[in-house]
Amino acid sequence: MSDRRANLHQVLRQRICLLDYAPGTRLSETDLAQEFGTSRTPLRRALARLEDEGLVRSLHGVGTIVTDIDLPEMDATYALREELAELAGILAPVPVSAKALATLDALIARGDTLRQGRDPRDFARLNLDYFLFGLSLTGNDALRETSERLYIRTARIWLHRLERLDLGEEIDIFLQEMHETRRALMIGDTRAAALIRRVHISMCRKRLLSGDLPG
Amino acid sequence: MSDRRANLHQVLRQRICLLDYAPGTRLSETDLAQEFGTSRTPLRRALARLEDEGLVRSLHGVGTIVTDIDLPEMDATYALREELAELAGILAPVPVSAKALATLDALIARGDTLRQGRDPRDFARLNLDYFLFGLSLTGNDALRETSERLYIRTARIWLHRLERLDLGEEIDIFLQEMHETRRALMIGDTRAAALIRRVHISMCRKRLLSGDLPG
DNA sequence: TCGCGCTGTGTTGTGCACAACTGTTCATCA
DNA sequence: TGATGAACAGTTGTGCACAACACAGCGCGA
Repeated sequence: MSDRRANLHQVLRQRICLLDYAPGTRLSETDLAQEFGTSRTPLRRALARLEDEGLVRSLHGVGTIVTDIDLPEMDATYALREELAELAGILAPVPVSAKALATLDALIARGDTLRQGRDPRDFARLNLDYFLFGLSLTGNDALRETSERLYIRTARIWLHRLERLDLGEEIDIFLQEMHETRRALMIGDTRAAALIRRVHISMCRKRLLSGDLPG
Repeated sequence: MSDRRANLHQVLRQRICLLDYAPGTRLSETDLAQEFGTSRTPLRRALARLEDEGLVRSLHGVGTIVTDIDLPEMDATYALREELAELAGILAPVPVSAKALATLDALIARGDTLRQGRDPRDFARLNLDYFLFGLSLTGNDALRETSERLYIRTARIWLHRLERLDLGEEIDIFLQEMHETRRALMIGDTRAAALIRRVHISMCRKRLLSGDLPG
C-alpha cells in the first residue's frame, strides 16, 4: 500500500480513537477529501478499511457514521485481549534486549511528565505506545496483528470512560505497572511481564465497565 | 455493506482458499470485473479487503498477486489458533442446544458421504463449515471474528498440504473428531468440545508442517 | 387536522477516462 | 557483441460525473 494512503487511514483512525470524531458523527467524504487535498477515491479506500475494522459504517444515501460503543461487545473484546496479553509471554517470547529496556525507560519518562500535564489525549497516546511495546515481546506476527486490531476497538471506550475516573490515580496506576514490567524484564522474565500486562487489562476492564453491563 | 459487494469478496476469497487461484497468480481487475458483470470500482473494493486480510497484494503498475504461503507465518498462526480454540470453551460458552446437535449430525453425515467421493475441495468446504460450527459454541463475538480471520489465513495451506497426506486417513481422523465432539456436547461439556478442537488443530499443525520449518 | 406523496437536497455507490507506474522488447550505438 | 535507453504494452491508482438512494420538508387533498 502507498504511504500516502496508509497515512490517510491512520490519521482518520487516530481521530476516531481519540474521540475527535465522537460515536455517531457523520463523516463527509467530500469534506475529508478536500481537507487532505485528494479526491474521494483514495479517501473511500481508507474509510473502507475503517469499516472493516468496525470503526465506521457506510450507509448508501445516508452517510459514513462513526460506530457506537457497544458495552457488551467491548467487554467481550476486553476478555479476549486479556487472554492474548498472557499469550504474548508464551508464544514465541522474544529475549529481552537492552534496546527494549531503553524504550520502556523512555515510556516511563513520558509517564512522569504526564503526571504534570494530565492531558487525557497524551495519556491515550502513551497507552498506545506502551501497548505496542508489549507486543514487541512476542515474535508471533499473527498474535501481534490480532492484538493490535482488538486494541483499536477498545481504545475509544478506554478514553471515553477515563473521564469518569480519577485521572491522576489512573496515571499513577499506569506508572506503577510500567515499573513492575521493568523489574520483570530486568531479570529476563518475559512471561511475568505478559502476566503483569494481563492483570492490568483485567483491572482496567473492571474499572471501566463495572456496573454498566446489562445482566 | 451491500450484498452484492460482500458476495464479490466472498467468491474471490473462496477461490483463493480453494487454490483455484494458486499463490503467485496475477488477478486482472478488468477481467474479473467483466466476469462479474460490473466495473472495476466495486471489484477493487473486494480486492482491497482481500489485501487487508493478507490474501493478495496489489502493486502499482504490476498487478494484484495472490500472496505466497509463508510457512513460519502459518505455523505462528496455527499456534494462535490452537489457543483461541480452547478459549471458545472458556469465554462465554453457549449452552448446547438440540439444534446445534442436529447441525453437527448433518456435518457428520456429510463426512460419511465424503468417504466415498474423496474430493479434497468438498473436504475443505466441510472443514470450513465444521469450523464455523465450533465457533457457534462461544458467545464472544470478538473471539468468533478473530478466529475466522485467522482460519482464512491457514485454509490454503491446509488444502495445499493435504495432497501430501493420505486423504482417506485424514477424512477418518476428521470423522472421529466430529464423533468425539458429539459425545462431549451430548453431555453438555462445551469446554471439552473446545479442547478436542484444540487437540485436532495441534495435530493438524504437526502433520502439515512438521519437517518443513526452518530452524 | 391528519395523512400521503412529491420534490429537493445531500449522501454513498458505480462507471469511465486518464494519470502513474513497471517490466519488456527492440533498436541503436560504442 | 554488449550495453543502453527509448518506446510500448499492460497494470493499478486517481479524479470526476452521474446513478442510486435516504430523508426531511412542504403542499395538497380528504
